[in-house]
Amino acid sequence: MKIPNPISLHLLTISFKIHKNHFSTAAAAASTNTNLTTLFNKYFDKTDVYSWNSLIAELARGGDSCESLRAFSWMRKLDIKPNRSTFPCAIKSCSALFDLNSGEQTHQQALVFGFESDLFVSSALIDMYSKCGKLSNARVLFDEIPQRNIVTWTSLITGYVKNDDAHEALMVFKEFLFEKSKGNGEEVGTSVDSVAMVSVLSACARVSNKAVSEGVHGVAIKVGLDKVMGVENTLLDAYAKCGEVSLSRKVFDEMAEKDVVSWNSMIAVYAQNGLSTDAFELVHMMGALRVGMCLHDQVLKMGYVNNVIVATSIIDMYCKCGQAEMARNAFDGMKEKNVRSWTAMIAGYGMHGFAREALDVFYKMIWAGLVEFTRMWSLQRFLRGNCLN
DNA sequence: GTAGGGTTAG
Repeated sequence: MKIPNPISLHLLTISFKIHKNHFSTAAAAASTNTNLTTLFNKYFDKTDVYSWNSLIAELARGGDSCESLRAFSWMRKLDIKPNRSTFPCAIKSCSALFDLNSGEQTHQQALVFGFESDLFVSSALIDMYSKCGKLSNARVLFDEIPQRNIVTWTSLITGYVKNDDAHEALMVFKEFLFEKSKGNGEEVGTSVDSVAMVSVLSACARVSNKAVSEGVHGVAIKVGLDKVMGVENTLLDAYAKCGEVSLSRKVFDEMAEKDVVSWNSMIAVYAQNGLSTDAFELVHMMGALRVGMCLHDQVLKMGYVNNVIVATSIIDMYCKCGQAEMARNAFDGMKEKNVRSWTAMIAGYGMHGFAREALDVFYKMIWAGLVEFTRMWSLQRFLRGNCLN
């Protein structure tokens, strides 16, 4: 029996992923993909291009680029005609392997089947050539595209950064902004997005010029991407590479959410600038957060989360560990709040420069009729002193 | 139906 596609293949891969979680060794992971291919053989219609696309894509996503390319050539041997969705994944596997030979061959095939002008295909090709060190080929392809989108621009910008020419990367971004300002109205797919922003900021980090970094930061604010975690992480690094450690810390403190990249970056900034005390302080805070999260977990399991005092302590803990977002989630989840809970949340926001959010909670607190006048005035003073200047 | 680009440290 052959399973219809592609939902079943997705179900199959999901079950593999669950299965895969039971193993931790590389060998087990490798055999999982081999099984994927084996089961594909057994259950899927090998005359159907969609089956092949799904297989090639799943293998590429799972990081098995070699298998993905083997699937592509196997498909070609069976004389299955590829479509526009076949190429991006196959090309992506070539760039992941830095395999210029296969990349050129796949490019050739894309030309034969007339998909070279497809934006998905050309983005993947630009990326492949620049990852294989053939930036001039990437540039030629880019210049030939009549209507570019943000992904093609980003592919080229990243290409220059990866080939140690951050200046040219910034020039391309400037060109992008210029092209964008020329066009009347919004073209589809040409707005700068967070991936583009990250790429450009990584170029800023390399040229290490404060004014340039601030300029790009300004663009991020203008388009409303400055509060995206990935953007903040890269911005933090860019300021650090300009020697602006305190600006890095400001970005770090004002992050509502921090991931392992944020923590590692900030600690590394301190370490590399000889500020070991600050570095240790952050390591300590990171450890405290870890313990705090474990305790939060226990509190949830034991059902103590509905206790106002416990829940308020959790909010306070998250705020002091720089996790405003987690604090807010805990705060919003509280069944009942007392003045102390509100105060903890407001103070937490105030501490990290979230003036707007702090005031918002403050007004809601007044609205809820929970405020005592003595606290109200002290809070106002607190807010003025901490974040309204 | 399936598809493309990104960040830290070592």
